[in-house]
Amino acid sequence: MISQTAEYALRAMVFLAMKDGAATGQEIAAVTLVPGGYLSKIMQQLAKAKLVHSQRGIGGGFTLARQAKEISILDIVNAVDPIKHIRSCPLDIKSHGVNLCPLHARLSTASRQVEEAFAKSTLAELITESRSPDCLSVPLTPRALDTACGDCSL
Amino acid sequence: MISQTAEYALRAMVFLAMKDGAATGQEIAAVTLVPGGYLSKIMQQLAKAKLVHSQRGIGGGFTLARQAKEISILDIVNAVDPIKHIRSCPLDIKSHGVNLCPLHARLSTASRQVEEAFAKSTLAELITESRSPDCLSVPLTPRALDTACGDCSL
DNA sequence: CAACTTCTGGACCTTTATGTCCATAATAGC
DNA sequence: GCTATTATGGACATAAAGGTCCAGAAGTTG
Repeated sequence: MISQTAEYALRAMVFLAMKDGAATGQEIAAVTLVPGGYLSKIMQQLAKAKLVHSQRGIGGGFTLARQAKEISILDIVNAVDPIKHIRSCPLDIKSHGVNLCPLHARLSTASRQVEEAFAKSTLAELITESRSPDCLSVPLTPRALDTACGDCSL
Repeated sequence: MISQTAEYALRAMVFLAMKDGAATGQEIAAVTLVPGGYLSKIMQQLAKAKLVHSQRGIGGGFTLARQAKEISILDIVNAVDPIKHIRSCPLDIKSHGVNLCPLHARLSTASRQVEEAFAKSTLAELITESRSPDCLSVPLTPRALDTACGDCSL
């Protein structure tokens, strides 16, 4: 559905949205269970896409560059793993495989629906809409690993 | 959206659905512009999934194992590149990252929508529903590469 | 300035997806 | 049985995604 990289980016952004102030790469990696070295690459991409602001030195780290309600899932996914659209039949120039058009029309429709759904969800919604109150009250630290959440079954 | 492999499998199946009798691997590869050697692997997967029947020797090749109206896009995609569902928060056992649940709920919803759309489209629909009559009348041979189809813009 | 923290960016490695090649097995026609 | 045809399956090659590591730049504190 989405790449591992996009999944990681989303986790990091959700975490940032829930956190007051800056979070260091190490902190984000620990909480979101993303490999630290790899996360740093992803954060760089998010910074280049102007979704987060980065600050070096003590007290530094990453913060959202905009309000959580102004950042959609689609923004995040596109920053690290751009959704590519089918613009013409992939069967070479003269489209001999023109007979495949109805097929690609379906695929295109499906991907546009996903895109639309992603565009409609903001970070703000994701952190507000907790279906299981216990879940959100879990402290945002690696230690919380010990805390079970029976409702987390999606 | 879907893997290259799934794209290739769909092209091959659409071609088979349009063709009377068996088509050899070479023929399918030429028309669908899929690398021959790679296509043979994919056809093997489709055969194992009982979506096509294979026959060796002269006059042999591949044929649909069921009627075109009984084969959905989802059947084909699942045969070569199974859609994996999110069943629980991917943040390890005790779901410390429980705060990500709303996120994964969205992702899960999106993938289920795609799955549903794919399940509803059959091969029969794909080959009937030609929005551009000219397209479907194009001969199903590599030579047709020379035939342009202006309506093929998806 | 010195020491410490944190991001940056490049080199490199591993795994997975994609793609190639060929010997072999099954089938049909003669 | 012989030959031509066609799928099968394994070995191998290449490309892309995912992941690791570390030197160095930029920032903070004292």
